[in-house]
Amino acid sequence: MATKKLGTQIRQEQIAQATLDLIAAKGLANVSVAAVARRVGVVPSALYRHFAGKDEVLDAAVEMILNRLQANVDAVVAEEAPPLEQLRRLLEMHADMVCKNRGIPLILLSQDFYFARADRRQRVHRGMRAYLSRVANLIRRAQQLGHAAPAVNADVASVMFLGLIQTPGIMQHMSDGQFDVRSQVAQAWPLFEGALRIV
Amino acid sequence: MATKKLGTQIRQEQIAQATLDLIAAKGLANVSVAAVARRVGVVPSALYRHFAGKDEVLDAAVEMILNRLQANVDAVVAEEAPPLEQLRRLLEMHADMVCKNRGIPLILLSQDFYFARADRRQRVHRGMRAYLSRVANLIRRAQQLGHAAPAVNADVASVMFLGLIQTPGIMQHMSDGQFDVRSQVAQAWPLFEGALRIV
DNA sequence: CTACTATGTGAATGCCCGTTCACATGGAGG
DNA sequence: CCTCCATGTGAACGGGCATTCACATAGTAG
Repeated sequence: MATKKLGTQIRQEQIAQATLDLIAAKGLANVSVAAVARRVGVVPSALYRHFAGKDEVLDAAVEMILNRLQANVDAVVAEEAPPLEQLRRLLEMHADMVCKNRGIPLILLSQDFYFARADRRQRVHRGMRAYLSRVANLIRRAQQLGHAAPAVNADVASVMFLGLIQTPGIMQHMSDGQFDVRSQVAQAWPLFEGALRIV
Repeated sequence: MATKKLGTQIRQEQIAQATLDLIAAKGLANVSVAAVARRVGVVPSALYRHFAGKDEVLDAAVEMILNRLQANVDAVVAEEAPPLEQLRRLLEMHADMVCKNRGIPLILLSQDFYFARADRRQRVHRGMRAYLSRVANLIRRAQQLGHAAPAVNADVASVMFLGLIQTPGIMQHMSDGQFDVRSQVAQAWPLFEGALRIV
């Protein structure tokens, strides 16, 4: 009725953000086109002026998350610090992200999301592999500097590193916010650092 | 038509297992009552002879998983071995479970599953906490025997331990089975053991 | 053999959802 | 002020889903 008319680009961003918010609040499976439209302040059919369908809306939301993750990793790597310190910062930043926007682990781990279309899974998989690869490189640099044992397999350690934040993120959701992600991560880091020093 | 009649208890087990299989194959959101019934070899409405509704079917599938996890811990604890060796065995068994039935991480991590009903989330949360608690106890015993550093927080380490298997499970699914869970876990264990020895 | 109960069947129901379409309207450019 | 196109609207459709129900049948106890 009294709805303002806005350009497609603005609407697309609004819709993607509304989708993210709804996923965080209700879970991916409980997000309907109607709910997204309502949150944007528009009628359901209006969404189809800006997206071909629901799939494209979800893709846009995922892309938004991946971009933010990428930006965060870039920021950490740009800092001037020893590699292990950069890793610690990375862990810290991810813990903050998980605490602030719970929708992020929700959609990235929501496996149902990937069954519908394989290319979507591959897209996220490539994103994770890129992330793991950069972590592994940081570990290798630490090894070159003598901060980590050469015997450690950097790729294996990088997956382990990811587990440092992923599992607490899951615990947080399961406990309905009771689990203290930041505390867990802060205490787990020295253990991980110790693991890298084994001979 | 030519369907044999079986007792409710047998059917309930069949239905729960079929649900697990389907979740592994198609994802939780894509599992319908009709699909479960078809896999059991029965007509959809027949399910309602043995379960009140779809929710109860899903609950039964989750219960089956939680029971298996507990059984794993029971089996490992029953063995005569040092606590750290028991932990290693537990990790190995868990990895086997994840490899054999990919539906396990899928349903446990499928967050949408929990949004519908809070009691369901609490049930799984209690199950995970029980699991983590027993892991932490094994770590404490290792500390008493001098196999692990007393400074290590056993609860923090137990979450870390869970991450050793959880993240590889996710990677396995994302990579469509490419990721080698057993290899990752086998190589990550010595690192984790090293982490427990830090001072 | 009979009768009863638990189990299985197929059709029907109602709901929610994604999507489409004919129509309305706002707002920018002439 | 007028025109036109992008954007917004409301109603409708079609499909899939969980669930129900009247009826059929297998196994079993007496």
